[in-house]
Amino acid sequence: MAATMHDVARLAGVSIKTVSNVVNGYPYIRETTRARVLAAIDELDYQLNVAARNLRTGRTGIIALAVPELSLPYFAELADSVIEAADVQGLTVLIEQTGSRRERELEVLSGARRHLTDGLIFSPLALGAGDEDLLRVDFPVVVLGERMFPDSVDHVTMQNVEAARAATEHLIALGRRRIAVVGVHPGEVVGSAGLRLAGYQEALEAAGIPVDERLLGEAGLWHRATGAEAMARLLEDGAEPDAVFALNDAMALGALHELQVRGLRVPQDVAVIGFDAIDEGSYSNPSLTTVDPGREQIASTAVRLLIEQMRSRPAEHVPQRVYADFSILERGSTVVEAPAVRPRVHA
Amino acid sequence: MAATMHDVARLAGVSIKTVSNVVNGYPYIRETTRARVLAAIDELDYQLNVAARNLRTGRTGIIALAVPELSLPYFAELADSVIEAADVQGLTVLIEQTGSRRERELEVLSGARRHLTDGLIFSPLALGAGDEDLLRVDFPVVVLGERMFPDSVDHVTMQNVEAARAATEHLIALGRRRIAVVGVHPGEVVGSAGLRLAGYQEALEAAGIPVDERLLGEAGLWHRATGAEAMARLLEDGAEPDAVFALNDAMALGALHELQVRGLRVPQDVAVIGFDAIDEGSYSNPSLTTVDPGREQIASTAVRLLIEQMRSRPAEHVPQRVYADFSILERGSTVVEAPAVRPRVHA
DNA sequence: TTGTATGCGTTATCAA
DNA sequence: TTGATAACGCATACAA
Repeated sequence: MAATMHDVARLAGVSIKTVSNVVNGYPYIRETTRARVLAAIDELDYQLNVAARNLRTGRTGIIALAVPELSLPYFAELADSVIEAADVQGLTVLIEQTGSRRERELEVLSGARRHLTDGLIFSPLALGAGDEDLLRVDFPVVVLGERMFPDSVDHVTMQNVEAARAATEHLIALGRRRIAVVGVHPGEVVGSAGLRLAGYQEALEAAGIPVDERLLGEAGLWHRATGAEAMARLLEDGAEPDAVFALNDAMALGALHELQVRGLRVPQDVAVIGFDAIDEGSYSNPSLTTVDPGREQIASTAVRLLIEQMRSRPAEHVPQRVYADFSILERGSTVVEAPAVRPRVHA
Repeated sequence: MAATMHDVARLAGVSIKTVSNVVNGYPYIRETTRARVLAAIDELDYQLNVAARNLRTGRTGIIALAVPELSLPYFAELADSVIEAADVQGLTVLIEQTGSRRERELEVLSGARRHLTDGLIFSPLALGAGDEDLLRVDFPVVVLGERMFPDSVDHVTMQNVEAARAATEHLIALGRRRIAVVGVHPGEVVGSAGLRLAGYQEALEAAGIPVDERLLGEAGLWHRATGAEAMARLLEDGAEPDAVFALNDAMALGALHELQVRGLRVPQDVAVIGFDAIDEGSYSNPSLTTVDPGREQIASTAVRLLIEQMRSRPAEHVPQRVYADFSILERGSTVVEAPAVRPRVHA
């Protein structure tokens, strides 16, 4: 049987309260007492029962992170960053996969695990405009992304419009004029797809290039497969793009694959830029030019804001909105890389 | 304030025990009673306090999954599969990233979160031969992989030797003779690196090809970057490989990248095969031939074994060892793909 | 500086 | 089929 505080107290010849004080780092304890308690803890191999503490304090030391799926590299890398940032603060992360399904996103918010976690970092996809009220929950929440009502809750978000504009401008500066977009969600305004498309349109407009509807490739889910499919459709419909702005890297890599399977050269025939800066893009062939949206900054900021909420009383919490810095990483899918360093090893 | 069972009981005019019975699906309840309780639960928006249940039952409904890092796509996809498999069983997954650090792997086993989780699915990297005793813990554990002492604990593992042998044989069947390995851990016997290398050696031996030490490329961590580096070293040291067996896909993709940067054609000059069947390999250029080690099967089996342990008394539990099925996925990095389906869109 | 006593919300025992 | 009541292990108000 696992030892309890009582056992430790008995062995150390003190009260349970003293053991509790030692365990929780209460400062006013005589050194000799503390030493005796610590010795007893060691002797009994005592471990605090977290469940009991939770029941008593209402805190668990666990925060939830809700993402669409870990199979999407961006979210896997985001989860990695959040776990590390939380670990620094002594928090553990419970990951909820919503599969982008509205029903599961609602479940996360309804707080089925409310008693299990102290707060939630939420990256919604299915919820959107019109769902603002759902976010008025009575536990700490930080939203990643821009879909939700601005004033009621903390947001940490990318500079979607500005970054997308910069990405498009990068392509324009290379002389491209028929720039396709992969991953469009028709009619969407407030989500990542809508905002990034807006940035694209801004850039074209500023350059005096008309928007050609045929260059807008839809893709609901942002996977490699859907990127490849959208690219295939664009090519088969005769859109004749000389560049592609994929709204995330996974789709960009799918598009890159599709282009090359069809014998098109990247970047000579078609330049490709993505969005997210996942590690995978550094090693594709050619490597992928992309927007680095500041993932680590987003993760650490989200954890920080969540902790602030957890510590303050709900009434006195002022919702914040933080934008992460972004940058363009120029790589081989838009700029021709230097030729091979040395001749081929084989004849 | 959140409602408790007491509140529900009072509103429904029953005892708290009856509410508990309803919540837990106890069958012998009069229908009218059950209906009244359910109505009260609905009315009060009651949600079970998991912490209290945990304290009472000692169960949390959470299982831990310890992996090196989610940034490695194989582990991200594995985590995805485990979460889904656990969800089906009503379990939630807490992910621990060990970063392949021995110290953190020990922490996981020492059970700092023992009271928080009902069991552990553990994918060790740093621990290995000689650490068998560490696994004799008093909570349910399922180990993924082969590093540990066979008899004491449940294992779910890939057929590392056989699959690696099949991968190598695939290359040999293509007429390759100078087959490099990327990701070797010198001296290791019992881990994935050692076993897969053994499979490689078996295949060479069976084909009468001598093992050339210069073709064995070391890489401690199995990342894209280390794969690229190992590949670069092999090429620069004049090993002159005509094929590469990377011990996982991430390294294979790094190697693929490195080869192409250096102007080598894949598969014509050098064929490449990986191990893991991560989604990324379907979309690389060329797409990656790889070993599919049965990830989903591994995940669901691990969850099943863990649940069996959780339900049985430790004494009566017979440790099992399950091998997942594997298969070779032939793709463009070893077999020349069909030429472009249609001519280039651009002149 | 340390001890005593109480209750967090649930489940389990036993009786009715 | 249902109810009363005692734990589960800890933190904390209050006392000493």
